Amino acid sequence: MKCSIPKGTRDFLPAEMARRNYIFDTIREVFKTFAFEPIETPSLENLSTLMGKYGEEGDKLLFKVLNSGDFMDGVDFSQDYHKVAPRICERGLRYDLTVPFARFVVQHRDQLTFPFRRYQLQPVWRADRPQKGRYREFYQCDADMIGSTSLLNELELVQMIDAVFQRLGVEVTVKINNRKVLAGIAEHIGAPDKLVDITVAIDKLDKIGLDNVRAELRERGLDDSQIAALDPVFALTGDAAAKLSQLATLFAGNEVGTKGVEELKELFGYIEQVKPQCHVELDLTLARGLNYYTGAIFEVKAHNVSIGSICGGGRYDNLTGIFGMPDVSGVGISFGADRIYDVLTELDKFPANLGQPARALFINFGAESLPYAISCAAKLRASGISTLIYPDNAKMRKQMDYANRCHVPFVIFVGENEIAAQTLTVKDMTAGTQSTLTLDEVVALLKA
RNA sequence: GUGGGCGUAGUUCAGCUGGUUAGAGCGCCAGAUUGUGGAUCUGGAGGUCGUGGGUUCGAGCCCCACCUCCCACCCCA
Repeated sequence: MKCSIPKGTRDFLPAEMARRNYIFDTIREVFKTFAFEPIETPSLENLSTLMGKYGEEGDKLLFKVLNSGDFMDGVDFSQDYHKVAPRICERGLRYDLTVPFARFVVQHRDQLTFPFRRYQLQPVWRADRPQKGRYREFYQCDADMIGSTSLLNELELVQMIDAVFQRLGVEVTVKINNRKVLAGIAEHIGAPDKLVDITVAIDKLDKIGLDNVRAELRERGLDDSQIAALDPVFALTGDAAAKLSQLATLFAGNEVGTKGVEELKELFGYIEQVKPQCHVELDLTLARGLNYYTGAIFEVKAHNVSIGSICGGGRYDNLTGIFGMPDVSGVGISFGADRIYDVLTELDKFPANLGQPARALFINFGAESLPYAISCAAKLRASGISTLIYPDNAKMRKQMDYANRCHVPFVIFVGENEIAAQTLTVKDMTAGTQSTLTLDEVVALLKA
């Protein structure tokens, strides 16, 4: 029989799990340091919760789950599939952690204390075509604060990004923009309804170049004068502060734009004070696809690795409004654990000796010596030392080889001699040295 | 949804313009070596050549379809 797993999904071997947990542990630690609390939500959500939150493209990428039972009962299959789908699929796999979180907040508002900070490390699913750094099932590590509009929250997100990647030893650039500035630009050129088209096109600037962006804008229905009106935006120069003051002038009388510039000024002012180690830059071409962002938006790129963004986020002013709880603003970020894994692999930044299942292996000398080995092993385990007894009375060579291959640092011999003397012979597998000790001495040695 | 590439032993790969019995390294098993490992040597097992059709006297190799994985576009973590 031939077996396999669905496209875009993966099994994780113990060695990979050790490295993955290193990433999760690092992120979790930072989240805890910033006083976030963990929650979990189900893999399945009602499709009505998910649909329409991620834009047209997002709806297409949602995994929909067929109803149980006779899903065909009373459904008119002659209609367009767009109409049929919601009738036969009432549930779907979550696409991200932010929208389910908004649902969670609305549903449990009576049990939460605002401003509420939660973190969540769980898989999400997208029916995307897999390729490098892109999976159909992958883990997001989200931290969100909801119920506060303070830009201090945005600052803390930057600090958390800085802390995580500093601990992981990865150099990154945090790109920051603000949807209000993008809205201001759209308004500035007299095309406020074309905000999405403008952002999508501008987002490609460093990829396809200015001329192609102009062409794309034309395709998306902007006229030449509107496109020309964007020139001052492309012409901005200098550091964040300089660009922002130029923008402020450009946005005179433009309410949204001005608000966006003010927010960015405040945020960059805070960032200047905390002096993060990572690079932080204002990137006016940063758009981010997710529809629900309304304020600050973030994206993190690793240096020297060509993979998409490894972390992203932003502020959403009214995500809970869709679920009947208006005027609650939130802001959060999402670390892409799987891409971070790929980055650490490519940069060779994983610590050595991550996966050591056992600290000690007892060589199996057969039935006569087993009772002594079992009781010694029990005592080591009681002392918190991960211990293994080789299950079969196999050849020494095979048992030693097993220890090597599993990277077990200490091998313990308990045969006739040891039993008679009530001792253990411990071999240090890396140094090749060995000594005969009492149980207490072995515990002390292995705990070191 | 669109375009490109790959698929041969457990694994990494070789396999000539189509030719008779499909190879190698690593791994695995046994032995040299029944209380001391990573080395070496000897022997052995292991293949529906992704699947199905076609061309041919003859297909791992050529043609078609499908599947898989990978890469790129779109979009995104």
